[in-house]
Amino acid sequence: MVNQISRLDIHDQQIDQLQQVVNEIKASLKLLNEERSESREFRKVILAWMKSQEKNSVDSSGQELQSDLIHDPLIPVVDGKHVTIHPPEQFTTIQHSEGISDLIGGVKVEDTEHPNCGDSKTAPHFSFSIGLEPLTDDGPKVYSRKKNRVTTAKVGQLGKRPAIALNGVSNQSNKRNQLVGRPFEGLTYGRRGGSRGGGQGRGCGTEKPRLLDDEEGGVLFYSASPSSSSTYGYASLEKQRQRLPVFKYRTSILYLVETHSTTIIVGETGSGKTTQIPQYLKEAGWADGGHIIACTQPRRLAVQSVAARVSEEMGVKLGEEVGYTIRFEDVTNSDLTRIKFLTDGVLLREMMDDPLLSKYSVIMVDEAHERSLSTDILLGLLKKIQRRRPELRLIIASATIEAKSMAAFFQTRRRRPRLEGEDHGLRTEPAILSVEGRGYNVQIFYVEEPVSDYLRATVSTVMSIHDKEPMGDILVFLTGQDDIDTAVQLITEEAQNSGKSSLGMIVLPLYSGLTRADQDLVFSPSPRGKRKVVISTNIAETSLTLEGIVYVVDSGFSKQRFYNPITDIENLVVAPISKASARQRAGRAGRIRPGKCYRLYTEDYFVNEMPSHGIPEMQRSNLASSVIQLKALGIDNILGFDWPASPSSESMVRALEVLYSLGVLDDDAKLTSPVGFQVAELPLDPMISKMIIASDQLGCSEEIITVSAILSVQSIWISVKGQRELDEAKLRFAAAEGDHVTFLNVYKGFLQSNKSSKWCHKNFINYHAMKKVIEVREQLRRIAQRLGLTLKSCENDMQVLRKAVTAGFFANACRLEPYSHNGMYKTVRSSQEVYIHPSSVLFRVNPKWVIYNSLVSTDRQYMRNVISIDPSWLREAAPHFYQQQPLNPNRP
DNA sequence: TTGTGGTGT
Repeated sequence: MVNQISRLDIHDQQIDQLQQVVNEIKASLKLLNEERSESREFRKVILAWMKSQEKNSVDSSGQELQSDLIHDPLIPVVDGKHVTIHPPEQFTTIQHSEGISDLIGGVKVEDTEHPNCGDSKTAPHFSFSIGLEPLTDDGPKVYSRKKNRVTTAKVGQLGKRPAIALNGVSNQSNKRNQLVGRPFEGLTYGRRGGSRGGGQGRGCGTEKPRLLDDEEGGVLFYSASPSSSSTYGYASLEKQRQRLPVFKYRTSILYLVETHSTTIIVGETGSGKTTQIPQYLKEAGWADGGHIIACTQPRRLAVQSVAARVSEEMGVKLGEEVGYTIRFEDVTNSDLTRIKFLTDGVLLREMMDDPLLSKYSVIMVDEAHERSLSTDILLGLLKKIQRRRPELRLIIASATIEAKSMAAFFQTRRRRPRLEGEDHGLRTEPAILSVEGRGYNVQIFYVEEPVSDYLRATVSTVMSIHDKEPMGDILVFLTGQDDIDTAVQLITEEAQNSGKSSLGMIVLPLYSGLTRADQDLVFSPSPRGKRKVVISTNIAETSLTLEGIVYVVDSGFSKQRFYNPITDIENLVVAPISKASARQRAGRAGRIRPGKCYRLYTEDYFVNEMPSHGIPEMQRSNLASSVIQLKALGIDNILGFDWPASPSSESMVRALEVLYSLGVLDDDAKLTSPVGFQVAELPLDPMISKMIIASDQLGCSEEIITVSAILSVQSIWISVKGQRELDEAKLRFAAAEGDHVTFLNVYKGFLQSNKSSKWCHKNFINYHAMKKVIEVREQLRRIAQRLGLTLKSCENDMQVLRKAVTAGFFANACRLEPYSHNGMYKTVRSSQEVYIHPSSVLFRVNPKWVIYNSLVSTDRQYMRNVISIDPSWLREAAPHFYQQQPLNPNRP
C-alpha cells in the first residue's frame, strides 16, 4: 500500500481570522443570551472552516508527501516538532545521568557486552554492582543499563529508525543534568526533555496545525495546533486547564469528532484527556438539544473523582450539569445533566432499557487499553449501535492501546446509501490522535542475570535503594498477600540488623484484603526523614495512586485469573506481566519528580520475551454472565458476535451449555420466559440468579438474597496473619449445613449488633464488605420485587434454603469418595477430584454430598463455599441434568 | 490440613 500523506496547512493569519469569526459569533450570541445556540453555531463554524481549509490545502499544496512526520499511533509526536520516539521495547533507555554516581558509589564499574548485543542496532552496555549486602548466597544483584540514545525520524526512513548513541559512562556521570533540556530525551516515560508544559494557553499559537492521512486512508493524525481559548471567568482553573497537554489538541479533537464516527485518542497519564475532552465537547455543542456526553471508566473511584474535578472546573454543582452514575449511586439530574461519567458496567446495564443509548450524542470509553470484560463488551455493542445510529460519536481513549488494531475493529464497511446527516463528510473510518503525557523521566534498571528468588532480590534491592539513593518513597510490586507479608517481614528484619542507615524506613503492605484503616496508612505522608516502602499487589498499578513514589521495584509477576472452559475451573496463577503493565508500573515512579524503576528481570527478557499486552479478560473468563447480557440485548448470534478480542469457542460453548442447563436458554438458544429474562435482570452470576428465582417458590427468598449478596462480595472475613484467631471467630457462626448458612448467621449477628463496626472488628469480619452486602441486598430485593418475586422468609427452615442453593448450583454437586481418608470428593458431572477448602466450615466435616460455589485450583482443586445436600434434591431440581446418570444405590 | 491479583452490574 502506498504511504499517502496529505497535509493541512493553516496559516497564523487564518487562525486569527477564525478566532475573530468565532469571537464575533460568540459576542452576538451572548447578546441573545442563548448559550446553547452559541455552541452549536461555534461548532458549525469550526466545521465549515476546517472543511474549507482541507480543500484548499489539498488543492493548492504539492508538498503533502514531504512531511517528515511519521504516523505511528503508538508513538507520540512531541510539540509538533516532528520527532518520532521509539517505543520503549525497541529503545529501553536511561535518558540522563542523574543519580548514577550515587548508584555506583565507588563500586566497580565494568564494560560488558550485553548478551543480546550482537546486532548493530543495540548499543553496548555497561553494568555495575549496586554494592549491597545480599540476604542470601546469591551474591549481589547486578544491574545493567543502556546508554542514552536519542532518535529522530526522517523522511523516507519509516522502516529504519536510527539511534544516536550518546557518550559513554564517564561523560554521563560527570554532569548530572547534562541532558536535561535537550529535546526529546526522556523517551520512555513522560516529560520529554523538560520542554513540555510551557504552552501557557494561547502562547502556543505559533505552531501550525497539520493533518496527515496514513496508508490506511482515513487514519488521521494531528500534531499540535493552536487552540481557541474560551473566555470563562475561572481564571486559575482555566489556566490549569490550558496547561494540560491535551489543550493544544482541542481544535483537532473537535474536528475529528465532528467528522469521524470513531476517534481513537492515545494519551499517556497526565495528558488531561479524561477531564478535558468532555468539556470541549460540551463547549462545542455536543450536549445541545437535550443530548448527553458520556464518559465511561472501568472503576468507580475514577468515575467519582473525575466527575468531581470536572464539575469544579466548570464551576457547577456536582449532580447538575455534570453528574456521575455508579452502582448504588446516581448523582445525575435527568433535566440538567449534560456531561455524565459512569462505569462501563453501568452503561451496559443502561442498554437493557435503551439499547441504542439514544440520549447520548458522544460516548467516550476511557482506559480502553485495560481491556476489561465490560469495556470489551461495550466496544462490541457500540460498534453495533453505530450502524443504527450513524450520528453517534465514539471516542476510544487509552494510554497504550494498540491503536491500529482498535481502529481496524471499528473500521466499518458500510455499503448502503448515505443517510441524512452523513452528507457533511462524516467518515466511518476511525481517526487516531496521539497526545503526549505529562510525567517525569523514569530511569529503568534491569538485573543482568535472571533472579531465581524474586522475593530475596526484592529485599536486597529495597535495602540498596535505601542505602544509596536520596530520599523518596519506594513502591514494590509483588504478586499476593503471602509474598507481601513475607517481604515486609524480611525487610523490617533486615533494616533492624543493618544498623543506623536503615532506621528511617516504614514498611507497609498494600492489598485489597486489608482493612480500610490499614490501607489508609499507605496514604499518610511519610514522617520527616523517613522513607516509606510500600509492598503492593497490582492494586497500586491502576486502582490506587500513591503520591511521593520515586522508586519502583518491579518483580515482573502478578496473579492473574485464567479460566479453563474444558474443566470449568477458574485458576489464579502467578504469571509474567506484559510490557504494558511493566511500563505502567515504572510510570508510578515519575509522578512528582524524576524516578527510577528496578526491574527484577533482564533487559533481554523484557525486549524479546515479555508479551507486549496482557491477554484480554474476555479470553480468560467464564462468559456465562456476558452471554446472557448479550442475549438480553437481543443479540441472538452470540458465536458470530464481533468482539474486540474473540473468546475461544470452547468457553462460548461452555457458557451456552451452562445457561441451557439452568433453563435460561431454550433449544434455540433464546432466552426463556420468564426465567431467562429474570436471570438477565439480576446483576449476578447466572447460577446465583437462578437460585434467587428458585427461592421464590420455596419460600426463602429473603435468606437466599442475603446469601447471594454475601457471595457476590469478595470476602466478608478479614485476612489476618494469625489464622487461628480467624478460625476461632468463624466457629462462633459455623453451621453444620455449611458455609451458606454460616453466612446467614454472620448477617444476623451484624444486624443484631446494629451494624456495628466494632462488632465486626471483634469477630474478624470486614465491616466495609458487610456494608456492601447491605447495599447489594437492598438492590437485589428491589429487582426481585420488580420481577414479581415474593419476598418471604423461611425462618429457620434451612432445608428449603439448601434446596434453593441446589436449584442454582446443581451442576456443582460432589460426592465424598467412599473409604476416602483424606476428604477426597469427586464431581458428579465429570468425576474430577476435589477437596473442601480449609476456609470452609465443612473442612474436615466431610458430608457425603456437597455442592460448592466455586473451585479454586492450587496444588489441588479446592471447593469454596460449600453446603451439604441430599442427593435426591439434585434430580428434583434438575431432572434434565441428572436423568442420564441415575444415582447408584450400591454406593454409600 | 490450607490459602483470597484487581475490577464491575
